[in-house]
Amino acid sequence: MDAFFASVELLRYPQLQGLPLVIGGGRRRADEALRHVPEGGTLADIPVAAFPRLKDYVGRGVITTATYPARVFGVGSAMGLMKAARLCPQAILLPVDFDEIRRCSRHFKEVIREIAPVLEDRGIDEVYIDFTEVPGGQREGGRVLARLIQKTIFAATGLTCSIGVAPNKLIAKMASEFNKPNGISIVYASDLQTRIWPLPCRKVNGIGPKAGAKLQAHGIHTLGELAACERAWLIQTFGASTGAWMHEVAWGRDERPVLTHSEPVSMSRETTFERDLHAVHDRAVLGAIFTQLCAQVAADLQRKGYVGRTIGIKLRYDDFRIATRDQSIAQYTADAATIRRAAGQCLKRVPLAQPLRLLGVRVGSLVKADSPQALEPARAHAGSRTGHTDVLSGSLF
DNA sequence: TCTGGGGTCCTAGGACCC
DNA sequence: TCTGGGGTCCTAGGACCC
Repeated sequence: MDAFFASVELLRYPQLQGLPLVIGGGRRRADEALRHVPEGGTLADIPVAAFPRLKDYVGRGVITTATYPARVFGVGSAMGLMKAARLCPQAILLPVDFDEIRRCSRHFKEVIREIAPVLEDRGIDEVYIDFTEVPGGQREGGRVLARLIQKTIFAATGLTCSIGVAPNKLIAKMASEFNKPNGISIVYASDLQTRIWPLPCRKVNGIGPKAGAKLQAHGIHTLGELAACERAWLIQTFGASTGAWMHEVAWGRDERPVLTHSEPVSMSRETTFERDLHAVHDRAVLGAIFTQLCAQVAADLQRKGYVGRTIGIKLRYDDFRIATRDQSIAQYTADAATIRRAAGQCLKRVPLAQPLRLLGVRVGSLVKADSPQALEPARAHAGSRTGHTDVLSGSLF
């Protein structure tokens, strides 16, 4: 989906079309002005001047989506809002409306499934579709079906998307970015050398900042240069698994099927505090947040019908270092108090002398709540705990 | 006054079991 | 006066993605 979060807001506020618009932010949402709907009017009648501006934002949020008129100023996804405010203070800032986003996400996926049922969910705004068995799916290399999907989604939701059609998921993902927004791109296996090899290695889904930098350091910038590397050298340099995989993707090879179903592995809740908190000085407020996170995860599990038995915590310190601890318990659970107790044990095993920026709670090893395993006691690991125990932590939580 | 939240997968060492 | 080998589970950290 094209600039999904921003596009969803533009449906409600068409008066913002063409203006720099940024979606993002944390708890402190400067959206009070949006109550200024004129007498007898709608959301579309709110004057542009009433909308909150980036320069008025106070907090630690990041940008989720920026529209093109905002990107011109150099602001983009994942940028801190404070930095973005210096680049484009007059940009309009709207918070993420998760309920509305989820509704639109379900809607566009349903529209696609009615046309092409073999669909893999890749998050809120992205899917893989297998055209192979869809009637007409091969016409013009898939362009006819892609156009039909685009038009049907737009008619149903008013939203645009970009589609890449290719022999496999690896190439299709790259192709989908060739012609944004509202574009279609068809890439054949025979186009590998002309259309894929000139691309930077970072365009591959799975080659991130670290692998990209390491490739660069070896003078490998494009996929063509990667394809020219000896498989044995790649394995020697990046390890057996990653090295072999890099060789495959550089040659455009990918056999992964489109998966229509998957089970969740873990569920978590985490929060970044408005200011850094200290385990001793801010003990009460930290404890309340901790309890609330456990309650939220428990509610998520119960709502979705899952139980888990690996309970974990995550801390982010003021210097951005991350620490995690987890513990597997004997009984599967979705109970807030049980989660809280196990997570509290985890907290006693992690250093707490340094100010904290973030706290998270996670439940893993999930099974369906109504499955036979959910009732059976599993083996809880009772091995020796040689981990670090901070002198401060014992009585805190 | 930089840097969210919710995920998946991989690696690697140690415990433990047969 | 020597100490195997294979398999699974548990835990911590890290890379990466949307």
